[in-house]
Amino acid sequence: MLPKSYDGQDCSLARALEVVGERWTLLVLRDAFYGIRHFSDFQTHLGAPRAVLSERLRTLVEHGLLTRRPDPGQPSRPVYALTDKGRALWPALHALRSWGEQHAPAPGGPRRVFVHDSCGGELDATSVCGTCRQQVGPEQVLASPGPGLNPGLGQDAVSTALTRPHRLGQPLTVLAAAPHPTRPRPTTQADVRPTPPEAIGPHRLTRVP
Amino acid sequence: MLPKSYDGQDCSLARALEVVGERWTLLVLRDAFYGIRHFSDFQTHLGAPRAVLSERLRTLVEHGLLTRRPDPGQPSRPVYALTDKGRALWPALHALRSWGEQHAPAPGGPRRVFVHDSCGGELDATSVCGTCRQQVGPEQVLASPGPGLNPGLGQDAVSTALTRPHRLGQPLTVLAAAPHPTRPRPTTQADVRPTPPEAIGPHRLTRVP
DNA sequence: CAGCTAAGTTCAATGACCGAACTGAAGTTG
DNA sequence: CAACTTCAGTTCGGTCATTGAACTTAGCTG
Repeated sequence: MLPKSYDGQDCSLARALEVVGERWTLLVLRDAFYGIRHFSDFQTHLGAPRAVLSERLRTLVEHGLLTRRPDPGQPSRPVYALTDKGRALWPALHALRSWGEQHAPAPGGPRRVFVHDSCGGELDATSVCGTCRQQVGPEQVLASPGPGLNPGLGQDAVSTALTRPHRLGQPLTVLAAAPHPTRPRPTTQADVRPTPPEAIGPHRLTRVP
Repeated sequence: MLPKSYDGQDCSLARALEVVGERWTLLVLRDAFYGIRHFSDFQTHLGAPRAVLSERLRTLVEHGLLTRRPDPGQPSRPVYALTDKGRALWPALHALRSWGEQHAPAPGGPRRVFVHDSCGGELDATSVCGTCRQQVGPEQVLASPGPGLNPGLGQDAVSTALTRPHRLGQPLTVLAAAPHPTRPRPTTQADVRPTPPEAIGPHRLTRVP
Protein backbone atom coordinates (compact mmCIF):
# COMPACT_ATOMS: atom_id res chain seq x y z
CA MET A 1 0.00 0.00 0.00
CA LEU A 2 1.26 3.46 -0.82
CA PRO A 3 1.73 5.64 2.22
CA LYS A 4 -1.13 7.90 1.15
CA SER A 5 -4.04 5.55 0.44
CA TYR A 6 -6.10 3.37 2.75
CA ASP A 7 -6.62 0.35 0.56
CA GLY A 8 -8.12 -2.09 3.00
CA GLN A 9 -10.66 0.34 4.41
CA ASP A 10 -14.17 0.23 3.00
CA CYS A 11 -15.43 3.26 4.87
CA SER A 12 -16.62 6.79 4.15
CA LEU A 13 -14.15 8.29 6.57
CA ALA A 14 -11.23 6.57 4.89
CA ARG A 15 -12.45 7.75 1.50
CA ALA A 16 -12.70 11.30 2.80
CA LEU A 17 -9.19 11.06 4.20
CA GLU A 18 -7.84 9.88 0.88
CA VAL A 19 -8.99 13.23 -0.53
CA VAL A 20 -8.31 15.66 2.31
CA GLY A 21 -6.25 13.66 4.79
CA GLU A 22 -2.78 14.45 3.56
CA ARG A 23 -0.51 16.95 5.17
CA TRP A 24 -1.38 20.62 4.44
CA THR A 25 -4.60 19.79 2.59
CA LEU A 26 -7.05 20.93 5.26
CA LEU A 27 -5.02 24.08 5.84
CA VAL A 28 -5.18 24.83 2.13
CA LEU A 29 -8.95 24.51 2.32
CA ARG A 30 -9.09 26.68 5.42
CA ASP A 31 -7.23 29.39 3.51
CA ALA A 32 -9.61 28.95 0.59
CA PHE A 33 -12.50 29.63 3.01
CA TYR A 34 -10.60 32.70 4.15
CA GLY A 35 -10.68 33.91 0.57
CA ILE A 36 -7.11 33.20 -0.49
CA ARG A 37 -7.08 32.45 -4.19
CA HIS A 38 -3.56 32.75 -5.58
CA PHE A 39 -0.69 30.33 -5.38
CA SER A 40 1.73 32.82 -3.88
CA ASP A 41 -0.75 33.88 -1.23
CA PHE A 42 -1.32 30.29 -0.15
CA GLN A 43 2.42 29.82 -0.07
CA THR A 44 3.08 32.96 1.94
CA HIS A 45 0.38 32.23 4.48
CA LEU A 46 1.02 28.50 4.85
CA GLY A 47 4.78 28.32 4.54
CA ALA A 48 4.46 24.94 2.88
CA PRO A 49 7.05 23.91 0.30
CA ARG A 50 6.00 25.05 -3.13
CA ALA A 51 6.20 21.54 -4.54
CA VAL A 52 3.85 20.20 -1.89
CA LEU A 53 1.45 23.10 -2.26
CA SER A 54 1.43 22.63 -6.01
CA GLU A 55 0.62 18.96 -5.64
CA ARG A 56 -2.15 19.57 -3.07
CA LEU A 57 -3.82 22.20 -5.21
CA ARG A 58 -3.69 19.88 -8.18
CA THR A 59 -5.32 16.98 -6.36
CA LEU A 60 -7.97 19.26 -4.86
CA VAL A 61 -8.80 20.46 -8.36
CA GLU A 62 -8.79 16.89 -9.65
CA HIS A 63 -11.20 15.82 -6.93
CA GLY A 64 -13.45 18.78 -7.63
CA LEU A 65 -13.06 20.67 -4.36
CA LEU A 66 -11.39 23.63 -6.05
CA THR A 67 -11.49 25.14 -9.50
CA ARG A 68 -8.45 26.58 -11.23
CA ARG A 69 -9.24 29.31 -13.70
CA PRO A 70 -7.31 32.19 -15.22
CA ASP A 71 -7.88 35.52 -13.54
CA PRO A 72 -9.91 37.62 -16.01
CA GLY A 73 -7.66 40.61 -15.41
CA GLN A 74 -4.37 38.67 -15.45
CA PRO A 75 -4.89 35.47 -17.41
CA SER A 76 -1.46 34.20 -16.47
CA ARG A 77 -2.43 34.14 -12.79
CA PRO A 78 -4.62 31.16 -11.96
CA VAL A 79 -7.37 31.66 -9.42
CA TYR A 80 -8.28 28.78 -7.14
CA ALA A 81 -11.81 28.86 -5.79
CA LEU A 82 -13.96 26.54 -3.71
CA THR A 83 -16.65 24.50 -5.41
CA ASP A 84 -19.84 23.36 -3.73
CA LYS A 85 -18.08 20.09 -2.97
CA GLY A 86 -15.32 22.01 -1.27
CA ARG A 87 -17.71 24.25 0.62
CA ALA A 88 -19.50 21.13 1.85
CA LEU A 89 -16.43 20.44 3.97
CA TRP A 90 -17.20 23.43 6.15
CA PRO A 91 -18.92 21.45 8.94
CA ALA A 92 -15.97 19.09 9.18
CA LEU A 93 -13.41 21.86 9.05
CA HIS A 94 -15.21 23.92 11.63
CA ALA A 95 -15.77 20.97 13.94
CA LEU A 96 -12.09 20.12 13.89
CA ARG A 97 -11.13 23.75 14.42
CA SER A 98 -13.57 23.98 17.29
CA TRP A 99 -12.10 20.89 18.92
CA GLY A 100 -8.64 22.39 18.62
CA GLU A 101 -9.83 25.58 20.24
CA GLN A 102 -11.40 23.67 23.12
CA HIS A 103 -8.77 21.01 23.68
CA ALA A 104 -5.53 22.46 22.38
CA PRO A 105 -6.09 26.09 23.29
CA ALA A 106 -3.74 28.88 22.40
CA PRO A 107 -2.44 31.10 25.19
CA GLY A 108 -4.40 34.35 25.25
CA GLY A 109 -7.48 32.93 23.63
CA PRO A 110 -8.43 32.10 20.07
CA ARG A 111 -6.78 33.98 17.24
CA ARG A 112 -10.00 34.27 15.35
CA VAL A 113 -13.66 34.08 16.27
CA PHE A 114 -16.46 32.96 13.97
CA VAL A 115 -19.87 34.53 14.41
CA HIS A 116 -23.24 34.29 12.75
CA ASP A 117 -23.67 37.36 10.56
CA SER A 118 -27.30 38.02 11.32
CA CYS A 119 -27.20 37.75 15.11
CA GLY A 120 -23.56 37.89 16.15
CA GLY A 121 -23.69 34.61 18.06
CA GLU A 122 -20.66 32.34 18.20
CA LEU A 123 -20.82 28.90 16.61
CA ASP A 124 -20.40 25.61 18.43
CA ALA A 125 -18.60 22.56 17.09
CA THR A 126 -21.62 21.54 15.03
CA SER A 127 -22.01 24.98 13.38
CA VAL A 128 -25.05 25.85 15.42
CA CYS A 129 -25.27 29.48 16.43
CA GLY A 130 -25.16 29.81 20.21
CA THR A 131 -27.58 32.71 20.17
CA CYS A 132 -30.30 31.88 17.66
CA ARG A 133 -29.73 28.09 17.60
CA GLN A 134 -29.78 27.98 13.81
CA GLN A 135 -27.52 25.95 11.58
CA VAL A 136 -25.05 28.32 9.94
CA GLY A 137 -23.23 27.72 6.68
CA PRO A 138 -19.95 29.35 5.69
CA GLU A 139 -21.68 32.12 3.72
CA GLN A 140 -23.32 33.35 6.92
CA VAL A 141 -20.13 33.34 8.94
CA LEU A 142 -17.98 36.36 9.71
CA ALA A 143 -14.44 35.74 10.88
CA SER A 144 -12.95 38.42 13.10
CA PRO A 145 -9.71 38.78 15.05
CA GLY A 146 -9.93 37.07 18.41
CA PRO A 147 -8.41 38.08 21.73
CA GLY A 148 -5.33 35.95 21.22
CA LEU A 149 -4.34 37.34 17.87
CA ASN A 150 -0.65 38.02 17.94
CA PRO A 151 0.17 41.11 15.88
CA GLY A 152 3.85 40.26 16.00
CA LEU A 153 3.42 37.06 14.05
CA GLY A 154 2.50 37.01 10.43
CA GLN A 155 3.63 40.38 9.18
CA ASP A 156 3.22 39.27 5.59
CA ALA A 157 0.63 40.95 3.45
CA VAL A 158 -1.72 37.97 3.50
CA SER A 159 -1.77 37.69 7.28
CA THR A 160 -2.31 41.43 7.52
CA ALA A 161 -5.28 41.25 5.20
CA LEU A 162 -6.70 38.42 7.30
CA THR A 163 -6.63 40.47 10.50
CA ARG A 164 -9.63 42.42 9.26
CA PRO A 165 -13.13 41.04 9.72
CA HIS A 166 -14.27 39.19 6.65
CA ARG A 167 -16.96 36.90 5.39
CA LEU A 168 -16.00 33.30 4.73
CA GLY A 169 -15.84 32.37 1.09
CA GLN A 170 -15.44 35.92 -0.12
CA PRO A 171 -12.32 36.41 -2.21
CA LEU A 172 -9.42 38.32 -0.83
CA THR A 173 -9.16 41.34 -3.13
CA VAL A 174 -5.64 42.21 -4.07
CA LEU A 175 -5.03 45.90 -4.53
CA ALA A 176 -1.70 47.43 -5.37
CA ALA A 177 -0.39 49.78 -2.73
CA ALA A 178 1.15 52.04 -5.30
CA PRO A 179 -0.34 55.55 -5.37
CA HIS A 180 -0.51 55.47 -9.18
CA PRO A 181 -2.77 52.60 -10.24
CA THR A 182 -1.29 51.83 -13.63
CA ARG A 183 -2.27 48.21 -13.63
CA PRO A 184 -5.85 47.27 -14.45
CA ARG A 185 -7.56 46.02 -11.33
CA PRO A 186 -8.23 42.30 -11.62
CA THR A 187 -11.86 41.31 -11.71
CA THR A 188 -12.85 39.00 -8.92
CA GLN A 189 -16.01 37.48 -7.62
CA ALA A 190 -16.17 40.30 -5.11
CA ASP A 191 -16.45 42.75 -7.95
CA VAL A 192 -19.36 40.88 -9.43
CA ARG A 193 -21.25 40.68 -6.17
CA PRO A 194 -19.89 43.38 -3.92
CA THR A 195 -20.71 43.31 -0.26
CA PRO A 196 -22.51 46.44 0.90
CA PRO A 197 -20.02 48.89 2.38
CA GLU A 198 -21.77 49.06 5.73
CA ALA A 199 -21.55 45.30 6.01
CA ILE A 200 -18.33 43.39 6.05
CA GLY A 201 -16.84 43.54 2.61
CA PRO A 202 -13.91 41.85 0.96
CA HIS A 203 -10.63 42.58 2.61
CA ARG A 204 -7.84 44.39 0.91
CA LEU A 205 -4.41 42.99 0.60
CA THR A 206 -1.88 45.77 0.44
CA ARG A 207 1.49 44.83 -0.94
CA VAL A 208 4.52 46.31 0.74
CA PRO A 209 7.20 47.22 -1.80
CA MET B 1 10.14 22.13 10.08
CA LEU B 2 9.56 18.48 10.77
CA PRO B 3 7.10 16.85 8.38
CA LYS B 4 4.56 16.39 11.15
CA SER B 5 4.26 19.79 12.81
CA TYR B 6 2.87 23.08 11.51
CA ASP B 7 5.28 25.51 13.13
CA GLY B 8 4.31 28.73 11.41
CA GLN B 9 0.58 28.29 11.89
CA ASP B 10 -1.02 30.01 14.84
CA CYS B 11 -4.45 28.51 14.40
CA SER B 12 -6.78 26.12 16.19
CA LEU B 13 -7.15 23.93 13.13
CA ALA B 14 -3.40 23.52 12.80
CA ARG B 15 -3.13 22.64 16.49
CA ALA B 16 -5.87 20.05 16.09
CA LEU B 17 -4.09 18.59 13.09
CA GLU B 18 -0.85 18.31 15.04
CA VAL B 19 -2.72 15.93 17.35
CA VAL B 20 -5.00 14.01 15.00
CA GLY B 21 -3.78 14.95 11.53
CA GLU B 22 -1.23 12.23 10.96
CA ARG B 23 -1.85 9.21 8.83
CA TRP B 24 -4.05 6.53 10.48
CA THR B 25 -4.85 8.63 13.55
CA LEU B 26 -8.47 9.45 12.70
CA LEU B 27 -9.09 5.85 11.69
CA VAL B 28 -7.74 4.70 15.04
CA LEU B 29 -10.19 7.02 16.72
CA ARG B 30 -13.03 5.81 14.52
CA ASP B 31 -12.28 2.27 15.64
CA ALA B 32 -12.16 3.43 19.23
CA PHE B 33 -15.70 4.83 18.77
CA TYR B 34 -16.66 1.46 17.33
CA GLY B 35 -15.55 -0.08 20.60
CA ILE B 36 -12.24 -1.59 19.57
CA ARG B 37 -9.92 -1.56 22.55
CA HIS B 38 -7.02 -3.94 22.01
CA PHE B 39 -3.87 -3.46 20.00
CA SER B 40 -4.32 -6.58 17.91
CA ASP B 41 -7.92 -5.70 17.06
CA PHE B 42 -6.91 -2.26 15.87
CA GLN B 43 -4.18 -3.86 13.85
CA THR B 44 -6.44 -6.47 12.31
CA HIS B 45 -9.14 -4.00 11.40
CA LEU B 46 -6.89 -1.20 10.17
CA GLY B 47 -4.11 -3.13 8.51
CA ALA B 48 -1.66 -0.44 9.55
CA PRO B 49 1.93 -1.44 10.26
CA ARG B 50 2.36 -2.35 13.88
CA ALA B 51 5.09 0.23 14.40
CA VAL B 52 2.87 3.03 13.15
CA LEU B 53 -0.12 1.85 15.13
CA SER B 54 2.02 1.62 18.25
CA GLU B 55 3.26 5.17 17.75
CA ARG B 56 -0.21 6.57 17.06
CA LEU B 57 -1.71 4.94 20.14
CA ARG B 58 1.12 6.30 22.24
CA THR B 59 0.68 9.88 21.06
CA LEU B 60 -3.10 9.66 21.49
CA VAL B 61 -2.53 8.54 25.06
CA GLU B 62 0.05 11.28 25.59
CA HIS B 63 -2.38 13.90 24.33
CA GLY B 64 -5.15 12.55 26.53
CA LEU B 65 -7.54 11.30 23.85
CA LEU B 66 -7.17 7.68 24.92
CA THR B 67 -6.32 5.91 28.14
CA ARG B 68 -4.19 2.80 28.31
CA ARG B 69 -4.97 0.54 31.24
CA PRO B 70 -4.46 -3.12 32.00
CA ASP B 71 -7.45 -5.30 31.32
CA PRO B 72 -8.83 -6.36 34.73
CA GLY B 73 -9.19 -9.92 33.51
CA GLN B 74 -5.89 -10.10 31.67
CA PRO B 75 -3.51 -7.50 33.11
CA SER B 76 -0.94 -8.12 30.40
CA ARG B 77 -3.41 -6.95 27.76
CA PRO B 78 -3.69 -3.17 27.70
CA VAL B 79 -7.09 -1.69 27.01
CA TYR B 80 -7.31 1.56 25.08
CA ALA B 81 -10.42 3.62 25.74
CA LEU B 82 -11.65 7.05 24.71
CA THR B 83 -11.49 9.90 27.18
CA ASP B 84 -13.88 12.83 27.19
CA LYS B 85 -11.33 14.72 25.14
CA GLY B 86 -11.34 11.93 22.60
CA ARG B 87 -15.13 11.68 22.57
CA ALA B 88 -15.28 15.42 21.93
CA LEU B 89 -13.90 14.69 18.48
CA TRP B 90 -17.13 12.98 17.51
CA PRO B 91 -18.64 15.99 15.68
CA ALA B 92 -15.49 16.41 13.60
CA LEU B 93 -15.18 12.72 12.88
CA HIS B 94 -18.82 12.40 11.93
CA ALA B 95 -18.78 15.52 9.76
CA LEU B 96 -15.81 14.23 7.82
CA ARG B 97 -17.38 10.80 7.48
CA SER B 98 -20.61 12.37 6.32
CA TRP B 99 -18.78 14.42 3.70
CA GLY B 100 -17.11 11.27 2.44
CA GLU B 101 -20.45 9.53 2.20
CA GLN B 102 -21.93 12.43 0.24
CA HIS B 103 -19.02 13.30 -2.00
CA ALA B 104 -16.96 10.16 -2.31
CA PRO B 105 -19.75 7.61 -2.21
CA ALA B 106 -19.22 3.89 -2.19
CA PRO B 107 -20.99 1.83 -4.85
CA GLY B 108 -24.07 0.21 -3.39
CA GLY B 109 -24.54 2.78 -0.68
CA PRO B 110 -22.94 3.37 2.69
CA ARG B 111 -21.39 0.49 4.54
CA ARG B 112 -22.73 1.65 7.84
CA VAL B 113 -25.55 3.92 8.90
CA PHE B 114 -25.67 5.96 12.08
CA VAL B 115 -29.02 6.58 13.66
CA HIS B 116 -30.34 8.34 16.72
CA ASP B 117 -31.17 5.68 19.29
CA SER B 118 -34.38 7.23 20.59
CA CYS B 119 -36.10 7.96 17.28
CA GLY B 120 -34.23 6.02 14.61
CA GLY B 121 -33.49 9.10 12.49
CA GLU B 122 -30.31 9.40 10.50
CA LEU B 123 -27.79 12.10 11.36
CA ASP B 124 -26.67 14.88 9.06
CA ALA B 125 -23.14 16.24 8.79
CA THR B 126 -23.60 18.37 11.88
CA SER B 127 -24.84 15.47 14.05
CA VAL B 128 -28.41 16.71 13.99
CA CYS B 129 -31.02 13.94 13.84
CA GLY B 130 -33.02 14.23 10.65
CA THR B 131 -36.18 13.10 12.38
CA CYS B 132 -36.30 14.85 15.73
CA ARG B 133 -33.85 17.69 14.87
CA GLN B 134 -31.92 17.20 18.08
CA GLN B 135 -28.19 17.32 18.51
CA VAL B 136 -26.96 13.78 19.05
CA GLY B 137 -23.77 12.78 20.81
CA PRO B 138 -21.91 9.52 20.25
CA GLU B 139 -23.55 7.83 23.23
CA GLN B 140 -26.96 8.20 21.57
CA VAL B 141 -25.81 6.81 18.24
CA LEU B 142 -26.37 3.28 17.02
CA ALA B 143 -24.24 2.10 14.14
CA SER B 144 -25.76 -0.55 11.92
CA PRO B 145 -24.82 -2.26 8.69
CA GLY B 146 -25.75 -0.16 5.67
CA PRO B 147 -26.99 -1.29 2.25
CA GLY B 148 -23.52 -1.26 0.75
CA LEU B 149 -21.91 -3.51 3.30
CA ASN B 150 -19.85 -6.04 1.46
CA PRO B 151 -19.88 -9.34 3.30
CA GLY B 152 -17.03 -10.58 1.15
CA LEU B 153 -14.60 -8.03 2.46
CA GLY B 154 -13.30 -8.09 5.96
CA GLN B 155 -13.71 -11.69 6.96
CA ASP B 156 -11.61 -11.15 10.04
CA ALA B 157 -13.21 -11.52 13.42
CA VAL B 158 -13.19 -7.80 14.15
CA SER B 159 -14.98 -6.90 10.94
CA THR B 160 -17.47 -9.66 11.60
CA ALA B 161 -18.17 -8.31 15.04
CA LEU B 162 -18.69 -4.85 13.57
CA THR B 163 -21.39 -6.04 11.18
CA ARG B 164 -23.79 -6.20 14.08
CA PRO B 165 -25.60 -3.10 15.32
CA HIS B 166 -23.80 -1.52 18.19
CA ARG B 167 -23.77 1.63 20.25
CA LEU B 168 -20.86 4.00 19.72
CA GLY B 169 -18.38 4.11 22.55
CA GLN B 170 -19.45 0.78 23.99
CA PRO B 171 -16.76 -1.88 24.07
CA LEU B 172 -16.97 -4.29 21.21
CA THR B 173 -18.48 -7.54 22.39
CA VAL B 174 -19.17 -10.63 20.41
CA LEU B 175 -21.49 -13.35 21.55
CA ALA B 176 -21.06 -16.49 19.56
CA ALA B 177 -24.57 -17.83 20.13
CA ALA B 178 -26.83 -14.93 20.96
CA PRO B 179 -28.65 -13.69 17.88
CA HIS B 180 -28.74 -9.92 17.53
CA PRO B 181 -31.63 -7.85 16.22
CA THR B 182 -31.17 -6.97 12.57
CA ARG B 183 -32.76 -3.57 12.92
CA PRO B 184 -31.78 -0.86 15.36
CA ARG B 185 -33.93 -1.09 18.39
CA PRO B 186 -35.69 1.94 19.79
CA THR B 187 -33.97 3.23 22.81
CA THR B 188 -34.55 1.94 26.23
CA GLN B 189 -32.87 3.27 29.28
CA ALA B 190 -31.20 -0.07 29.74
CA ASP B 191 -29.19 0.53 26.59
CA VAL B 192 -27.51 3.51 28.11
CA ARG B 193 -26.42 1.64 31.18
CA PRO B 194 -23.56 -0.76 31.11
CA THR B 195 -24.58 -4.05 29.63
CA PRO B 196 -25.04 -6.72 32.30
CA PRO B 197 -22.05 -9.02 32.60
CA GLU B 198 -23.93 -12.14 31.60
CA ALA B 199 -24.94 -10.45 28.36
CA ILE B 200 -21.46 -9.32 27.42
CA GLY B 201 -18.85 -11.52 29.00
CA PRO B 202 -15.18 -11.07 28.29
CA HIS B 203 -14.08 -9.49 25.07
CA ARG B 204 -13.87 -12.53 22.88
CA LEU B 205 -13.95 -12.59 19.17
CA THR B 206 -15.16 -15.60 17.29
CA ARG B 207 -12.34 -16.82 15.14
CA VAL B 208 -13.26 -18.11 11.74
CA PRO B 209 -11.51 -21.40 11.12
C1' DC C 1 7.99 -27.31 29.51
C1' DA C 2 6.96 -26.56 24.53
C1' DG C 3 3.91 -24.03 22.05
C1' DC C 4 0.73 -20.16 21.49
C1' DT C 5 -0.81 -15.52 21.59
C1' DA C 6 -0.71 -10.59 22.43
C1' DA C 7 1.87 -6.46 22.34
C1' DG C 8 4.90 -4.43 20.92
C1' DT C 9 10.23 -3.29 18.77
C1' DT C 10 13.80 -3.40 15.14
C1' DC C 11 15.29 -2.89 10.53
C1' DA C 12 16.04 -2.24 5.52
C1' DA C 13 13.70 -0.42 1.53
C1' DT C 14 10.59 2.83 -0.33
C1' DG C 15 7.93 6.98 -0.47
C1' DA C 16 6.90 11.73 1.15
C1' DC C 17 8.39 16.09 2.70
C1' DC C 18 11.59 20.04 3.19
C1' DG C 19 14.17 23.96 1.60
C1' DA C 20 16.69 26.04 -1.82
C1' DA C 21 17.68 26.79 -6.46
C1' DC C 22 16.02 26.99 -10.97
C1' DT C 23 12.72 27.81 -15.20
C1' DG C 24 9.63 30.16 -18.08
C1' DA C 25 6.10 33.34 -18.99
C1' DA C 26 4.19 37.83 -18.37
C1' DG C 27 4.16 42.49 -16.80
C1' DT C 28 6.93 46.78 -15.27
C1' DT C 29 10.64 50.04 -15.16
C1' DG C 30 14.44 52.91 -16.82
C1' DC D 1 13.35 47.78 -25.89
C1' DA D 2 16.35 45.75 -22.63
C1' DA D 3 16.71 44.96 -17.79
C1' DC D 4 14.16 43.94 -13.94
C1' DT D 5 10.47 42.02 -11.18
C1' DT D 6 6.64 39.04 -10.13
C1' DC D 7 4.23 34.89 -10.38
C1' DA D 8 3.49 29.98 -10.76
C1' DG D 9 5.27 26.52 -10.66
C1' DT D 10 9.36 22.41 -11.34
C1' DT D 11 13.73 20.13 -10.10
C1' DC D 12 16.76 18.21 -6.86
C1' DG D 13 19.54 16.47 -2.94
C1' DG D 14 18.97 15.51 1.88
C1' DT D 15 15.99 14.20 5.65
C1' DC D 16 12.03 12.16 7.72
C1' DA D 17 8.01 8.90 7.77
C1' DT D 18 5.83 4.68 6.38
C1' DT D 19 5.80 -0.05 5.04
C1' DG D 20 6.13 -4.99 5.63
C1' DA D 21 8.56 -8.53 7.56
C1' DA D 22 11.21 -10.46 11.13
C1' DC D 23 12.22 -10.43 15.84
C1' DT D 24 11.56 -9.89 21.14
C1' DT D 25 9.28 -10.23 25.49
C1' DA D 26 5.84 -11.71 28.52
C1' DG D 27 2.07 -14.29 30.14
C1' DC D 28 -0.77 -18.12 29.53
C1' DT D 29 -2.10 -23.18 28.07
C1' DG D 30 -2.13 -27.97 26.98
